Amino acid sequence: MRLTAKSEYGLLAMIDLACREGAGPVSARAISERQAIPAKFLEQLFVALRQAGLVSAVRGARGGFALDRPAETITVLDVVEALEGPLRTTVCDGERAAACGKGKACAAAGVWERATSAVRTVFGATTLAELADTQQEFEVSADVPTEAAGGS
Amino acid sequence: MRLTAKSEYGLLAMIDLACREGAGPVSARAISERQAIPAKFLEQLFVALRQAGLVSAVRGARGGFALDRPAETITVLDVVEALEGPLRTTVCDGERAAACGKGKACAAAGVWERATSAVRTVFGATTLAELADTQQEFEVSADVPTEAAGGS
DNA sequence: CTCAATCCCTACTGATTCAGTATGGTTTCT
DNA sequence: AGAAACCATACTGAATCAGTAGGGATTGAG
Ligand code: FES
Ligand code: FES
Repeated sequence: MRLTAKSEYGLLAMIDLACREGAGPVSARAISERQAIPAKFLEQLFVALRQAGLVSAVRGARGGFALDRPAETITVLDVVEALEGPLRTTVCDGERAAACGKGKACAAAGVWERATSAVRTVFGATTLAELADTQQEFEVSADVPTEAAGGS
Repeated sequence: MRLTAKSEYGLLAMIDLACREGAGPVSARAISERQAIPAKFLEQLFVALRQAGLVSAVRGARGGFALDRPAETITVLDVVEALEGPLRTTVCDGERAAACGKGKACAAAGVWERATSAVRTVFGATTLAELADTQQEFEVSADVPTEAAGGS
């Protein structure tokens, strides 16, 4: 259960896409500039997101990415697991659990599992549609329409 | 919000102590052997646990550690934060949040905060007393009294 | 057709963190 | 005196992370 910059950048990119649902494909370069994400790093994230079936890509000039499903049906959990792999407990798990000799008889393991499960619930209950809404409200109330209106 | 071996080992050690509450001090060596934790690594953890006020130490021969408060009043959150530092969000936080230019107007940040908060709730609601209970039930039902009875 | 834009994919690297070890010191019981 | 135990810091090999590099494949525009 470890969150890295992949999740941060990846979720920002997906929110950006959700804010433009319906319009044509959005290029990685555009997102990279709006969200201040290193361009080549973002490209790698999109490879994973596409392989997970969350976005579809249009290649060639004027190409880009778009959500492959309605934003209401994509959760943060989908995005995070596409980028970081299955959300699993990092302690009392796997080989170490076999090595400690306790097997299933470990009170600590239950705590870690409940914590992971709680995170999974939060992530699974939050959709891109909600986040896009929240983000756009932020940008309307502020004077800095980074997301909705084209800057220069 | 990252959990490392410190938390795993530290919690195991604290559960071990909670199982022997009331008896005299327990040496780090004994815990290290029962829980299969590298001895010198465990010593470091106890330094942190003592500085956090969770355990008290008795120095010298026949010395050891004991819980400094009743097991009912020590939560997993106390243990984890003593060992890993404050449980904080690892994305959209600190310097990076300042650098991204969004400040408070970031929809993603809310998700990470809710996830961290959920973990904090789970950890804060679980006491060592409960875990010691659970662990001792495990050991009674199984034939392997690692925790309660002294092996040889 | 040619070319630029864009996606696609793998490999590499410097920095950081982790897990564990090493070393030596201090305190206290026997 | 000596052993047992806690105290504290420094060091190291391995793994992971964040980001870069380089090239290849596909497509629209002129
Ligand atoms: S599963 Fe091995 S110590 Fe918890
Ligand atoms: S706070 Fe900066 S991107 Fe979320």
